Amino acid sequence: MSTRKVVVREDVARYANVSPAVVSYVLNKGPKRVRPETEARVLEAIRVLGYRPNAAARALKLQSQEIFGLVLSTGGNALFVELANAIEDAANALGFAVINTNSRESAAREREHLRNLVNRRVDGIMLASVEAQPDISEVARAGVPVLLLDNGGSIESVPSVGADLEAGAYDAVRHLIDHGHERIGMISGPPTDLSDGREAGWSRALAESGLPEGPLVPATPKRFGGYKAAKRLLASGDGLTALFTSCDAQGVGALRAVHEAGLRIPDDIAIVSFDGSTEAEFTWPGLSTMRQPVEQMAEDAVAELLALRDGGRAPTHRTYPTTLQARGSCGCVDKDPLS
Amino acid sequence: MSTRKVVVREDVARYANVSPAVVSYVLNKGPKRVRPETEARVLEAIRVLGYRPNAAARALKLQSQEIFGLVLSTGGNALFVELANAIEDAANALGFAVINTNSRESAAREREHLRNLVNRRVDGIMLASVEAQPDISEVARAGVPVLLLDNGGSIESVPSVGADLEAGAYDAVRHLIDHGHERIGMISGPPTDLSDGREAGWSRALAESGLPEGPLVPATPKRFGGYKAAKRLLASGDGLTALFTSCDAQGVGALRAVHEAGLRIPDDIAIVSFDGSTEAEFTWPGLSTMRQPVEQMAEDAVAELLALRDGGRAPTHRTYPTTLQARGSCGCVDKDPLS
DNA sequence: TTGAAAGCGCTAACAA
DNA sequence: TTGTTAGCGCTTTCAA
Repeated sequence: MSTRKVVVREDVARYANVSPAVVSYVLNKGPKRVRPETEARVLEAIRVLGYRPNAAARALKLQSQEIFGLVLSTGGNALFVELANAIEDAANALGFAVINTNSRESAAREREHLRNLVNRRVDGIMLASVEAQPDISEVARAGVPVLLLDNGGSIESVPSVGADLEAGAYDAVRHLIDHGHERIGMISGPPTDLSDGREAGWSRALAESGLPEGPLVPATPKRFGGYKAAKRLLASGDGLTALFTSCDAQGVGALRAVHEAGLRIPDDIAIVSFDGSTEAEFTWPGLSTMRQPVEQMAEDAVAELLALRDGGRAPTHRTYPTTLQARGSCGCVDKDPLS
Repeated sequence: MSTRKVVVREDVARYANVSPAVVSYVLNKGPKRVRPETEARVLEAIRVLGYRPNAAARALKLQSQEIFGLVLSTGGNALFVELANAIEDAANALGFAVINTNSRESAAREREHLRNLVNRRVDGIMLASVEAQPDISEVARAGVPVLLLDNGGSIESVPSVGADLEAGAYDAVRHLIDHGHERIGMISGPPTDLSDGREAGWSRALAESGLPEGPLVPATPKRFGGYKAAKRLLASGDGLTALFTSCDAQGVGALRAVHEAGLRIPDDIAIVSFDGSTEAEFTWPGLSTMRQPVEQMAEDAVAELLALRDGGRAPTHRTYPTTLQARGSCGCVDKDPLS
């Protein structure tokens, strides 16, 4: 039964009594026009025979797989999950598929994935790198467009799409200050991430209000990272009353740590995090967070990659404002989840 | 600069002073042996020229893209995220890439994704369907192997990989009974999911202990679904003291609903859910859950698909036991998160 | 051990 | 409007 021959374009042509070229013209709506009757015959043949054009052949001819590669640094991160979903949708809408890969914090794995995707001649790669200054020279040499995700334009010549980290962090910390907090700690990204604007924003908000810089603890952008960091912060007995975390995953971990310590949120410790993922909506209390416009970022990323592939247009760095999603963890009213 | 010609096999052959065939022999380690000196020359040429074999050409020739397709029904589900990650790893280990797609509860979208993947001639499709009885006739007709994920072998002729839902649910509910609960409600999957063993397991555990069937509320397998369902359950004032939810996402939603109602967990309402995703580890209190062996399932799924493609071996239905991950939400000791 | 060459199935330039 | 055909870059059979 597996010997049943697969239908190819020529079978359709024969059945419809036309040349193979005409089948292509119909399928691709060009580049030549086809008489309506002929087209109908071809379509009928395609239907009857159950013909499906072979994507590999098409890819070989067109030098385009109509596939994007996505390389994410971290597995359990809710924002990345949502970003990945949004990217899939945006790509699918344009007829592109997305190959997902996950580096799980390993630079070696990241390189491996990049190599693989380049070999597959994907039409573009979106990279949320493990490193602050990812080495994409090989990818660039192969002529595959790359776009950096969630990275403040760390490489001039490489386009990027990311939230305005500095401004977002500033707004988050200001909000905590407005709630009356004076001793605000921060759980930041991994130490490699030197250029992270979130630290700068936190720091600026504090300085502007004449407040001392609270303790700063770097951690992996995962629930467990936030959990451990918060535990350490709480144990240090620093008189901390509020915490800003660099992502929702860390925020969730911090929430847990505070609960475990028997402290009340937001009364004893208030928390604001960064990302605006759905996960933050269902914690207890709801996790206040700076929402990144994920869908917009995904759409723009896909469009940018396409533009880069087609015309040699200059790479752009896009920065998106975040908006405060105030919930219970900062001391605002905890509205019910809506989604 | 984008006119720089891409290096193809023939360039390598010319540089190494061999025929293109030899380059292939070296690259594929066969089917012919190559003299070591020649091989060294070829390898050197590949290195110098930065040659990368074109995957599309290879796919066309071999009739294999070395890509699997993954079609997931729901976006925000933590288990699916972990399953997807595990599948990527298992596939990558074999040199395969994975194209991820998400149906977001829509059967139409699911069909669309299946069509696309078939057109791309992927080597196999893993499907967590929106429907209880997915229509995969088209995919089967095209000769693309399919495997059902998280679905109790609903179609005889299609291989599947999934947890033992009935036994898992039974164990979960028994555990609640052992904690002394007598009125145990359930939040189940969507109503389409008639064959779901979790309901049966819940029901059997109750019956065996001579307990009445508590209320049963169907919901989407998402946080919001669990949230709404739990709210309804709580509002019904049914004397409920415990809740079993069909997935962690629902469990997280239920947790939130109970907190909002001002009830204590586990004292007023105890909860056990199903999946064992990392998300359940960081809630407050920790969400007790039946852990599915995701990595094992992923590995087996990939292996099965490969076996199906290569030899015409009979499809197998694999069922995996779940293990209770006891935490605070059921009334057990809430150990600290470890991961 | 190496090489020549026949396709894999498709797109699109060119011819009719 | 339709047909003919030359590749796209690779694998592998068959011949040397």
